[in-house]
Amino acid sequence: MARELPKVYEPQSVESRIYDMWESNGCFKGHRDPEKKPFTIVMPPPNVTGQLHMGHAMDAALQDILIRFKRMQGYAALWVPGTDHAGIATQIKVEEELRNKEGLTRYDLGREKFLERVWDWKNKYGNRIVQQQKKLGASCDWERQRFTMDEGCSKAVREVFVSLYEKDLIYKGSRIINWCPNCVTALSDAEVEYQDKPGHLWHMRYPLEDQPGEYLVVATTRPETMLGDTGVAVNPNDQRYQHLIGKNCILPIMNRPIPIVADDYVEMDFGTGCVKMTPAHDPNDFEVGLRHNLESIRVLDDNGRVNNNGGKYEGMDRYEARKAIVAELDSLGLMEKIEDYSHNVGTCYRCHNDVEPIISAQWFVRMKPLAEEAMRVVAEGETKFVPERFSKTYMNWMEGVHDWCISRQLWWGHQIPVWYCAECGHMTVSREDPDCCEKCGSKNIERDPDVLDTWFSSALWPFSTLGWPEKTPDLDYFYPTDVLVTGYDIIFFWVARMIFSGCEHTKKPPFHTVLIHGLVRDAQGRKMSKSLGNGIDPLEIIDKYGCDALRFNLVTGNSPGNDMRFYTERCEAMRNFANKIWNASRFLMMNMTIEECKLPEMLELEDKWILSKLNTVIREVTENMEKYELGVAAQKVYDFIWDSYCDWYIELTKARLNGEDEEAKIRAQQVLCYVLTDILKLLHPFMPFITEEIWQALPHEGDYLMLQKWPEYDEKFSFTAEETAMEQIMDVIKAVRTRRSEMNVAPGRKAELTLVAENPDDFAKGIPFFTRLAAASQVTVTTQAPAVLDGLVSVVTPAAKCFIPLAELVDLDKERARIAKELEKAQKYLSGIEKKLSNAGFVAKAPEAVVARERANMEKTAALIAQLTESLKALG
RNA sequence: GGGAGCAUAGCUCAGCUGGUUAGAGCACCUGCCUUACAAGCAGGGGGUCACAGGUUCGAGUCCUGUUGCUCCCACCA
Repeated sequence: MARELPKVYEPQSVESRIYDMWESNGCFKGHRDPEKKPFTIVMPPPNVTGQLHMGHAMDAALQDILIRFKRMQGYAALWVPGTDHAGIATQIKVEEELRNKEGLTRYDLGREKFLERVWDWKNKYGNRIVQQQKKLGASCDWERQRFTMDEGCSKAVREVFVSLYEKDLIYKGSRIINWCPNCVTALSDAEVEYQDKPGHLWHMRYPLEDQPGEYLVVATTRPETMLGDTGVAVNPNDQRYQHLIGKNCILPIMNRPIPIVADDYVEMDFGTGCVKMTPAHDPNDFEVGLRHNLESIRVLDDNGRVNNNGGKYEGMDRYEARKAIVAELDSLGLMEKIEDYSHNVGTCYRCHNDVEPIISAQWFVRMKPLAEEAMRVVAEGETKFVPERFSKTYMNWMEGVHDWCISRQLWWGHQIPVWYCAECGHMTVSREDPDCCEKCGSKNIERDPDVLDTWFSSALWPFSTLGWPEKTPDLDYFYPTDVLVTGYDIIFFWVARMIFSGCEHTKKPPFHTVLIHGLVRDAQGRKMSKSLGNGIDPLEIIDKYGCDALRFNLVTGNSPGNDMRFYTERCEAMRNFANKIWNASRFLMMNMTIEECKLPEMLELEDKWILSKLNTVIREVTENMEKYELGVAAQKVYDFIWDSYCDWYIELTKARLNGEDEEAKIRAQQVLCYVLTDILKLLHPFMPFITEEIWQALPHEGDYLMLQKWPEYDEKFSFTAEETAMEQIMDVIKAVRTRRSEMNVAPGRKAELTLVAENPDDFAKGIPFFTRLAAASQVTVTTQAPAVLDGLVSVVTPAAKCFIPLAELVDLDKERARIAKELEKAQKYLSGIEKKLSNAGFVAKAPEAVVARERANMEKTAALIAQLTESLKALG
């Protein structure tokens, strides 16, 4: 006997209880099972700084849907959760707190003490995000929770660094890198965000050395870097400057001679055709400088201030220096003109300050050799992107990728495992902390103070979390993982790096599928952000509408890879859907006298109809899920539940449930219960909580819905003929309802229904339904139209014509117009079909089924037209 | 400069490999508290699927071009 559900659906009271039940009974655990195939997902680790946002919610929802689906399909499902130390982001937060609360900087505390603070922070907030993930219903194996700086991950990082170094795929070098003067660290190319900003193009005069009074004019967007100029470049083919090539000009303010060189890099028709060269502060100038042996003079320090190479400007901030230098040049009569000019400025992706290209000694990963294999696995389909178009994004990036700058001048992160010898200068690169220089044996060694880019450890996540570099049974069984789910915004940061890292270190791509989703935007289509204050907190939505509604909202109504707008109203709609299922279940439970949900031997027409529809939905939904079309799958489940099951099937069973026949009553319950059980299974990945709660209240075998077997298509439930027959009956019900509604018949006013059809047997089974759903007081099914039509209103469907004695409610003119309109529509449709069928090409080339369907439609429509014509005639 | 995406009902969006008279949610109109559900039921209005060509028996769906928006990548000072 079923337990009763509370009258009102309260997601809050259901959700935490259900989650605890699952967790305390080990439902989330990923076991190695030799009988099963593994299915593994590794979660994109959220930052420990983090507060859960909508993006996480979507990510988690998609992953959880997949993992629950696969678990039910009988895979050994494992979802490994964890958090990322998020180097810069976390360090900034902790420094901020330190400054605000204690007025201290990290230097005041010192490295060791500061790191203790960061660990405190991590312990405090790392757990918060886990709790929030749980509120989303994430069925991760929490016992396997990992952190990118835990022992295992650290070991993996060491191993990777050292082995790459040994293979000459990691090197240290002085290069132009992106430097954030605010975060005081180097950044990788991927960490620079370019923004179009309004600026100026300053045209500055550089006097020629040998020709007093003569000068050339250079155009620049960054006048302050002129302090470090070591040359001026012109295009070798530029006739205007031929005579100057090889000569010198005098750098104003600094008053030093700098050479005029010819280089193809310079475009003749931009600016003046003369470009000042600052090799230490511009990547292009750096390249030109290499070609022409120009000196590199760094004029900005790590904080973005002019250094001691900047003469009297030493100590001045870069933007103040800009103003001052422009003013000085102007006063010297050397500022030719200033134009407005909008250009792309690189900014730090964390703090959004302008990035400064500077020459600096940093560690790099040599990308070309690694990129090759990473491109091959995608090109050959060993790793697929869904949607497919993102593989192009990935390939384009990989093709043009530069070496990856991995060292960061931070304290929070994996410290680089390199020790410098003070005696001989040798670098000891080691898996274990050495106590002396491996070359000269000196104890006077000092470790590289820098740490690695956060993404260096994130890149190893799929295998470091499974035990690599050890050869663990887990690694053996669960690796390579299956699907990676993430937003398109971190394809370069993370996905690309995981792929080449997996290929290089495990010789296998880390997953076969990358499921890419878009961003969750606000209702106006803007990115949700803290600074705009337009973020919507998923936890608030959960509080109000429930996690099930939130999840359903996030996966329906958009297609993979596309951004979606978040509408609270849609959550409400989804909550209403949950409520609908709740009440449908409650209805069944109120009527339930049976102990188990087994199908009866004898099935009524409507039973076969719903079972056949269910069967189709099972097939389609499974197919959609397997193709990662989760939104489409969810929509189909939604439609089936609301339309087929609730609006039709439940209403159809009421005739039996309220009738006298006890056995019929039981059979109705059985089918209701059977179908509901399958519905709950189909819906479970999307709405895990409410489905589990209802399932627990129904008669069931096994302990948890989440561990039940996913329904499968079964040919024996394909009742095509019954589906058609039932739908003919439903057509009559709909037609009568529409007619009555149009005539404003009071709902309480029942009326006799005479139904005329060629095959009355087809409709005999519909009699109880006409009574109940089409407001018929009495039903006659016959082959003969009534002899006297006076006082009768006709209602027409392709298979039947009905008469209702409500003529006094009819406005004859309106009635004629209505029928005429309907007739016109039908005739238009019919002529369309006729045209198709008279087309020899169509009949010859279209699939048989399509032609057959058109033929059937033609007959149906012709019948309808006959009926309508007759009705029109009867009206005179 | 290169690459990608989007344009379908008043709004936000589905529509998978081309095949019923193009759908959903919200909004709107009408009538209903019908003992599962007013967080609901029944009925209804509303779209020449951006534009122009093409392929095809057949195009919202494929191809080409045009227009208008997005986004990503890229070293033009």
